Amino acid sequence: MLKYQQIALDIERMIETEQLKRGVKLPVLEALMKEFEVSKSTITKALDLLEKKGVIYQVRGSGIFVRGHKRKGFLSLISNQGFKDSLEEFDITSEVLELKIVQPERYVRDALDLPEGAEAHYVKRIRYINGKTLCVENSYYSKELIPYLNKEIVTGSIFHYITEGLKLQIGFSDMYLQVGKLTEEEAGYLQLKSGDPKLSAETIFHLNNGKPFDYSMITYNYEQSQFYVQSGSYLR
Amino acid sequence: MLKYQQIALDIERMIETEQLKRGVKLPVLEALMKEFEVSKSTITKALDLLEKKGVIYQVRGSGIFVRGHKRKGFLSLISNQGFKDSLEEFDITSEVLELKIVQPERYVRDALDLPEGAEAHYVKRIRYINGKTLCVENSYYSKELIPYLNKEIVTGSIFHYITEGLKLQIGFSDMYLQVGKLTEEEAGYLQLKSGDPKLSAETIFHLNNGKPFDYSMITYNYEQSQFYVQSGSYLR
DNA sequence: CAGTGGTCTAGACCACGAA
DNA sequence: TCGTGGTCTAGACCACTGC
Repeated sequence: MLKYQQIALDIERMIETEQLKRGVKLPVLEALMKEFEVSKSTITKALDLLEKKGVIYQVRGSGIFVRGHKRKGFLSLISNQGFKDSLEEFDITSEVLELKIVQPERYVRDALDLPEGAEAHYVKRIRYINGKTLCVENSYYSKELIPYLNKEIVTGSIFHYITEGLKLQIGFSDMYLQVGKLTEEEAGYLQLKSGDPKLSAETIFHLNNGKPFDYSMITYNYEQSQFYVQSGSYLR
Repeated sequence: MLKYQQIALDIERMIETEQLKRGVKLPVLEALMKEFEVSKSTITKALDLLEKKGVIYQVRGSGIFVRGHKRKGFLSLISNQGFKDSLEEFDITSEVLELKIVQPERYVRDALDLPEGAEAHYVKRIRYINGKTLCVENSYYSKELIPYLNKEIVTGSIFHYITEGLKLQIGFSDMYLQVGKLTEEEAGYLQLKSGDPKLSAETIFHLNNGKPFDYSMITYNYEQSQFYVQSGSYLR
């Protein structure tokens, strides 16, 4: 693990274990440099990482402060593939409805950069949060990048398998959100009524090297859909 | 303007004017260093900024590539207070329903870090996108940080006034999303039916120095609610 | 004006990808 | 193996905050 990542982790853990509240000032750069025995830029890089993650904010001429402050019961919309997942706060399980290899249609191939006739794993799952239906998920995984999937893997966390089992690193994602009314079929899966509100999320996940490996369409149960999104300035 | 910001801008403009598509490789670091006559870290910083913004992605040992690729017609959920606003793609106008100074309730004071009895501007607006109702917005602006607002300012872009008029810099925001059913009142404003789907967003905006200045509750018209969210890995 | 964070540099060395 | 991006350092200097 790189120095700046380790330092970021250490500082984050410190904030957590010491229960530091929003607005609490952290030690000054000089002190952190000495404590971790690294140069200024390394500390800065660690702090930038934490700022990007929404853990702290830095104010020039003043100090480094804890941002913290996520409301309980809200899921991070941006799957926090960071250090410890905030999903640990919840009990999430999956029921696999379908798992097969298909030759996906045009719009899926476009998303995954696949040629005509290429194969992909198709996965249909219902996901539960604390025992309640959270969403129905239709996913396609590029067979070229993810050669093998079975029911066991798919029942658990597919992303965990990809990062830990296959040692692939997830890079970035594009997500498209829409609100609408549930169809008869969706309502059935989610134990709601046809015409009830829904949140639809279409997401394309890419590996570290920019290759798209997963195209997912998720329909969320509106009763369980509470999300938060933290964002920072794009000026720095 | 700082060197790395200027370079980031230049590169972004280059990608745009040359219509570079997703996956196109940019010149290597060495070349960029020479072109802009700066050190490696400055180029790196500029590229990190663009990566964070979702414009490019970098692959170690391979190169720097254009990410681009936002679907048309989708609004950025994360108000892109970056360079040119993607809202320019749309025609957004506002109708002010109410503008007054109030002593906000507990939950608003908590969000804005205000003591009991402190004052805030209360603004209620309907916002239109390309002539259609986009959302109803209920906002509170801390009077301490934003001393003055009038109908003209509020009819236009309040954030533009804050950054350009008051020369304040916006730092970060926390947003909480929920899907639900429209109340009678909301449906009236949005020209929809009571019970129709809605997306509710509660957002707290902070200045550069960490002080919260705006608490907004927005109810979106589900027919116009198409959003995208780009995200990157929190590992670096 | 002292304290604190931010920018920028030059250069050494490391890690990953593709051929 | 070589090209390419990433990390890390030491240090000079800059810019903002708050007393």
